[in-house]
Amino acid sequence: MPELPEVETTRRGIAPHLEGQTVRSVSVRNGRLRWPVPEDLAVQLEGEVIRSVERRAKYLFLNLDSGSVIVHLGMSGSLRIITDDSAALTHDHVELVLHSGVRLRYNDPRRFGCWLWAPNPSTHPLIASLGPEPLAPEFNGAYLYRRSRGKSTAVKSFIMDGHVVVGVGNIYANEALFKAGIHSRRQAGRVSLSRYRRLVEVVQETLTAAILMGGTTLRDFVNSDGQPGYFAQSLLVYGRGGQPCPECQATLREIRMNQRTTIYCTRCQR
DNA sequence: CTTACCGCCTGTCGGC
DNA sequence: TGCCGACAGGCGGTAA
Repeated sequence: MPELPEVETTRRGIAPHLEGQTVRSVSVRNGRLRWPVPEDLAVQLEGEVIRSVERRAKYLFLNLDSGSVIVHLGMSGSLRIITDDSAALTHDHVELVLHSGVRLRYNDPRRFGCWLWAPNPSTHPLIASLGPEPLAPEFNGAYLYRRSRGKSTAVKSFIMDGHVVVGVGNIYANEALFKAGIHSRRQAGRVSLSRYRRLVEVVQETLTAAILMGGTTLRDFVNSDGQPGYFAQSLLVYGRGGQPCPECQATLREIRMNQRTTIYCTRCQR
């Protein structure tokens, strides 16, 4: 389940192999992703130079002169750099071949991801209305406080809403709310400014630490036959329902909220 | 407008 | 051992 740190680590891993390179060919082995891969993707890309690889939220942009490829890894997607003649694996759905001989392979068993083409990605409907980046200065306590006034939805759903802030998936939402001592079911509009300040702090700490950890596994992006970008992370509460709280030893509760597994400590989180 | 739920997918796991 | 249903989840789409 690539969260934002995994996507950023992927970007850092693949960018040096792609930037400045000309696309020789594109092959789509299975175009039935979340949305169909555009029929003319190969036509758009062939002969063009990849100028840069950017990330916005959990989307990656391969920027060319005439537009950008928008890639999302969905639930189970991964990108890897191929420098030898190794054969494609099951679920290797899309492949870019560069003039340098290097290949970029996209593998996605569940096909929740996407490969789209946009002349200008920042105005694409998927991108245009996204909230701020979680590590950007405009994501701060005052911002969350202002955006949440009058909201009756649970604070956990609120911070997982990509129109509020991007990159906070289910795992990090659980972890951050635990660290901030905020009950996941509390109404977003009933969280104080100071507690939102604390929440932003722990979200940023957690994401930054995860990105730093990812940096040590960049070599895995070349000729890896495993799943690159998935890091052992020390999770305090996620996946630990029924176990003792790491802070107070009370039993961690596990519930479903908006179809998502939610874990919290009834004593530490209010 | 806001909020909650659906469904796209396949690999994994528990129960029988 | 093998089958089968439940579950996992990002996130756009849609219903209420």
